[in-house]
Amino acid sequence: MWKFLYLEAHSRLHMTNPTLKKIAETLGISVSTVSRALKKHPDISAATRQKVMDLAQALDYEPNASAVQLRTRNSKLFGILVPSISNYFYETFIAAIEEAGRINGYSIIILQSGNDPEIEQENLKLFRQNRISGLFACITPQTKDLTGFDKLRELETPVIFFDKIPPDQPVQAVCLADSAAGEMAAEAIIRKKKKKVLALFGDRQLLITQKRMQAFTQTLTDNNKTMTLQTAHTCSSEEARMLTNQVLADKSNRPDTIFCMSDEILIGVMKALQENNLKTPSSIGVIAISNGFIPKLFYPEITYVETSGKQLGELAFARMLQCMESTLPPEEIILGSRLVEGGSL
Amino acid sequence: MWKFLYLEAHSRLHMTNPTLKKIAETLGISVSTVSRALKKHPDISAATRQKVMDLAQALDYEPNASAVQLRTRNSKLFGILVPSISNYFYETFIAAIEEAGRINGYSIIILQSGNDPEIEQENLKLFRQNRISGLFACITPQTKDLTGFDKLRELETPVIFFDKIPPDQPVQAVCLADSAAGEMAAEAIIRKKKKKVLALFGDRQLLITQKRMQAFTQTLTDNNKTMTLQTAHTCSSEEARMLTNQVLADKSNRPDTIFCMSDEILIGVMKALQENNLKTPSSIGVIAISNGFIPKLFYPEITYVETSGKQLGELAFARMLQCMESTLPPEEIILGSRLVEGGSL
DNA sequence: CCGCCTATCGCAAACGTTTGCGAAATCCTT
DNA sequence: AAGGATTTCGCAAACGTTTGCGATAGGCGG
Repeated sequence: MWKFLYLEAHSRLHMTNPTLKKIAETLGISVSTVSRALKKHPDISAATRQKVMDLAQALDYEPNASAVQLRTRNSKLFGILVPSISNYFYETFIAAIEEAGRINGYSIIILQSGNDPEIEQENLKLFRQNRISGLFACITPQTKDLTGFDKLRELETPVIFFDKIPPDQPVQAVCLADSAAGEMAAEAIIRKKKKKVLALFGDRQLLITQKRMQAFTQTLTDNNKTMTLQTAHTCSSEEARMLTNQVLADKSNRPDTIFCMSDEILIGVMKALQENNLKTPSSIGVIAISNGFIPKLFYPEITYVETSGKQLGELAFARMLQCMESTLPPEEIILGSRLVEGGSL
Repeated sequence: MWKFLYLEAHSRLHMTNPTLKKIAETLGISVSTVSRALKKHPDISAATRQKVMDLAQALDYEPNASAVQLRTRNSKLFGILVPSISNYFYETFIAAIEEAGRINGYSIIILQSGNDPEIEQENLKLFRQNRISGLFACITPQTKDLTGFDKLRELETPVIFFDKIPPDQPVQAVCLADSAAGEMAAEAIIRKKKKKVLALFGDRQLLITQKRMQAFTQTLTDNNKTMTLQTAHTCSSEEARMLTNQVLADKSNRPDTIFCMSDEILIGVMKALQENNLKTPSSIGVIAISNGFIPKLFYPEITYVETSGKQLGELAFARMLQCMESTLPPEEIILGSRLVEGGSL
């Protein structure tokens, strides 16, 4: 009797959280029938299905994702691993994945490594514990140890690398057409018949820098003999600003064009130009490789070769779906880029 | 005998995914002992604990989050609901939550509404299904129906609103000192003894606009009788740019200062200034309310009243932890702001 | 040697869902 | 009307973990 009372109180207390069992009990049918009714299994008659769905509706029933996940071994969860969320490129990538995911019934868990390989490992652990169905990963430049990713693959979880991909190992990856982008920028400069180019690149350790630089300088020097090219590496906006100022100081020998490999560099360069009261394109030409946000902040807008995080996200998501329905051989898919004329060159 | 063989094969097949049961079987002990050993329960002897932990390590055992969640009713998951991820303010907010969350053992699920109340409802449903432990929410301007949030609260899931908060209802919320920020901007302008101010505000429907505008205009008109103030509303960068251009067209009657309520407006204004070849602060003064990213893109950097997404995120997270350990009465916590001198005023 | 206490461990239920299989009831066929 | 086919549903196991409680063993003092 006491137990009965307790159970009554208990179930009343948790009536806030309806389950299949509660629905089954109040309707006097079995749990399995309720489950089947809710997913329109043909075994269930229209009458009972209606009764079940009505009550479920009234009770605000929501299936417990953990229970479903535990039973079906499908978490309907994607993971995204990035160095940082606060970055216009990653943002747009993430936004694209989130949207495509939601449409396909997936939620996404986002973790940021802060470019720290140790935190990266921690994050991978969390992903494994949550049994994510797939991972989109952008590794840190220092990442050497890929065991964390391998463990995921042992759980048959597809991993798709993007932007920065691990060297010396065949993996599923989507990335930007770095070489083609460098080439396109160089070609645009050639078309404008520029004579004296300052080209600024990022960390020379990164593969992305090497590719863009190689293609850019190659294209420029191949097609034009009379052009002078000066290159430099900077690792931050501030560094790019100072370096540009330094170059501009020699007024008798100023470049007529500046090429910026990334948004970060572009920001520094533009500050330096404003500082020296130089206007584009009349006083000096500017062209960048960018996602498109920063270039549109200036007047005239900066001409840039587009590297779209949104498109890359869409591509990655499509690839993920493919990988989930059949195991594909490692492949590196490259997203093409295009020139967006802004008026600064 | 057949069953025995089948079980053998079966367990070998899934050896990739170690569980408590597998560890228990190979060690010849019970599941509960393994479970307790792994969490250093005092009931378990040091010897067995060591054996268990060694094997778990060797097998790369990772507890199944769904199972834990199902049993403990604690998902260790936070939800974040924002209109869009691609926004410098939300980004920094999210980044702060993610970091604090990771440190405290929480993962975060991010969903974006795209300012669509319908998608917002969908997202809330996903959050409920995943039984998140808490939600950080920034509602859409059109959100009238709060039942989705109420359902969460019925599940005893704390909801903390930020930035945009639902009107006419007491809720847990953290938000920026909108009035104070407007006031500070006005005071800065007064100190500089400006005479003719153009003030641009956003969508007048939004509470945030009303508060900032009220405080700004109030402060300005109260403290200075000789000043002329012109206000306008714009809903996009492009609109702000065109409007500024329009005002600047009358060269004989140009304002000496422009106040921008948001980053979006600031972007448009700065483009217009560049278009008209006006420099700050010599030709015209500019001051904004901003998160700090955009103002630092220009030279000289724009003077702004800071509204830090990072700090707001940290505040929200702290509040969340409080709400989880004891139910607190609805309260709206306000984060102070400060003036960052850039040199544009 | 007996009883009690402590250290160490196992049993079993529970969390909420899915699903193969069998059972009952109803239907149709000849 | 008898038999089989079909419709409609319930039983029970399973997913992997946590935890209250009981069980066993050895320890101790008396």
